[in-house]
Amino acid sequence: IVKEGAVKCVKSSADGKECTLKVLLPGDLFCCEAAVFDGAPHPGTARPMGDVSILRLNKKSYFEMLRRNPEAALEVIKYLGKRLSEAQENAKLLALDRAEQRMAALLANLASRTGVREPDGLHLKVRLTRQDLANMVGVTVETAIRIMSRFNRVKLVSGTAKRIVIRDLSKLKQLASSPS
Amino acid sequence: IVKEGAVKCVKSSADGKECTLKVLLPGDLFCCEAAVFDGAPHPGTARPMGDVSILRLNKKSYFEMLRRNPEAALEVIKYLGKRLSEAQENAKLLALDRAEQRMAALLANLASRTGVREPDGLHLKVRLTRQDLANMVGVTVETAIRIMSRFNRVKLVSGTAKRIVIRDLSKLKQLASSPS
DNA sequence: TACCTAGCATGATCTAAGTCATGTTTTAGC
DNA sequence: GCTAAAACATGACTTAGATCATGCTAGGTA
Repeated sequence: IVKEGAVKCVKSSADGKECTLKVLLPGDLFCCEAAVFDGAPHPGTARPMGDVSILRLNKKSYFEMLRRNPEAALEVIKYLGKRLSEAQENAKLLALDRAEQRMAALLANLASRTGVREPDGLHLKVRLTRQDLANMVGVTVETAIRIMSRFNRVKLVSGTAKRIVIRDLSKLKQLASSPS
Repeated sequence: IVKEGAVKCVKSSADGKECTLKVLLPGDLFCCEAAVFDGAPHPGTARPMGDVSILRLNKKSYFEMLRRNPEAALEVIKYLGKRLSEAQENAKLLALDRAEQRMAALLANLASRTGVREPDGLHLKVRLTRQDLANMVGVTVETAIRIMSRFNRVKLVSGTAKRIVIRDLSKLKQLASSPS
């Protein structure tokens, strides 16, 4: 379980490229699915983003706890269900939408999860380089940069890495779901 | 729960295009995640492929059963974990691999799940048109057709829709994971 | 302060896959 | 067996995004 900070779940392909599946924030269950792989290596990597503190629980006591505590098990089931449907939504975006829409959707999502309201817009409380964004929407750095430049030009978003500011969330959401 | 036949989970975007997230086979839990959405409409559609029979369980008794039966809850957790990691693998493929590799991976996967050994190769026991394949790998029908034509030419796969035959599974798997 | 590296930016090609168009082959219903 | 509709096939052209190349800018540190 993530306690403080943020962790990203990363997968990489044979030729070195990698993609980020999800950014886990405080409260998120960490690879709860890992427990499934009996001994087998986990098919992905978790990478801390800055300083992080986590709560650990070994597999045995995790299962033990779930067995003993049906309510907790139910919570985990609900959580996993939500995660699954997020993952599927993500796959749908990758399959059907174009880069710009995916980026808009990502930013909107991040804004709602980690955004802090400030005079000039929602500030994302995670450090995200263009490379990170690129990995999350499945494009190259260059395209991520280009898209962000466009968004910046039309005053949707501003700032880089450490200080990304969402300036027009509603327009961003609209862009994300427009047939274009 | 799917009892007989096959069901596909489909999502569609604003502009009418759709993608197939997963084909559920006998034994698969049907939208177990649906239960999470308290009243909200399920964000996808399940479409039967041919004749299907399913076992139903309403939400209340489903939860009741899980509460009463921690072992079952654990099984569901494991199942969901597996589904989640499949979905993530799928997203990775969409983000990083090209159409041909994704198609190879899909065919290999289908072969291992529904393939029946016969003299000329593994026969898929599901009817899958090129359009269906296209929806699963996130490409247009035309590209799916072109890829399948190539695969057919090099004797990896043959047949259409009703009778798709995997003729060289190992080469297919290799193709799926080659940096190319 | 000056340097140095990581991150950002932008232009010029190139290419995988999409789009459009048209024709052939299967499949299913009568 | 005949016909209509669905599925398959293939070519010509377009395009989103990748790739390559080069330069700028900001933040850390010596």
